[in-house]
Amino acid sequence: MLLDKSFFKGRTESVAKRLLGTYLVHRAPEGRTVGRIVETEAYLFQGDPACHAHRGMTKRNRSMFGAAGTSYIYLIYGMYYCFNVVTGPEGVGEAVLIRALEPVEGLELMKRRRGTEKMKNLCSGPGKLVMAMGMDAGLDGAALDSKRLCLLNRDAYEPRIRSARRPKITTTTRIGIKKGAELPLRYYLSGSEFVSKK
DNA sequence: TGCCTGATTGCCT
DNA sequence: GGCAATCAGGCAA
Repeated sequence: MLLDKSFFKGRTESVAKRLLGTYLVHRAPEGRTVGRIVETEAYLFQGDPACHAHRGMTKRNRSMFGAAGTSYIYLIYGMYYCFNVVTGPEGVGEAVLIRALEPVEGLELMKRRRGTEKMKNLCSGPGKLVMAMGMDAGLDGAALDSKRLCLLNRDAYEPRIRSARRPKITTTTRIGIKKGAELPLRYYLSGSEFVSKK
């Protein structure tokens, strides 16, 4: 089942936790890849100096101010891309960074794109997962409910009985930032082998 | 205009 | 553990 627009409403911290266990699907000419989201970070408009929207809208972060449920993809360190799910009302720059996926479908394609055979090294980081999924800057601002790129709820791959259960979530501080580093806005599925860092 | 930094990764010692 | 790759944005001059 495609995630409903209402899924992305509410506090960004809540959406970040709610996204854990859902499935990201990307269809490229070479094939389809699917990953289960196991790690996220929230970036807030107010009181969060690490947030790209903190100093207002620029050409780069423009899509962060778009409608909830669209993508924000940007270039980091001149060579990697990070994928975010936009949250909050339109005009308010908040988003959830997707930091790690558990590979589910298209594993051979992911291995080829990443140049490794190691399952745990395919999507265990924000730059890695974008590479493994074959995503790029062309998807910046795209709605997350298209044939090309979408999010599915847990029923898509897990028995209803399992998905009814709330997953156990660990909360920590965010990774790789200096400003706002003390805020507890990183979330991951407790015990997952596929997170970027424990 | 020029310099510094960064929501990263992988290679090197 | 250190650090280079590589570029857009922020900020000082």
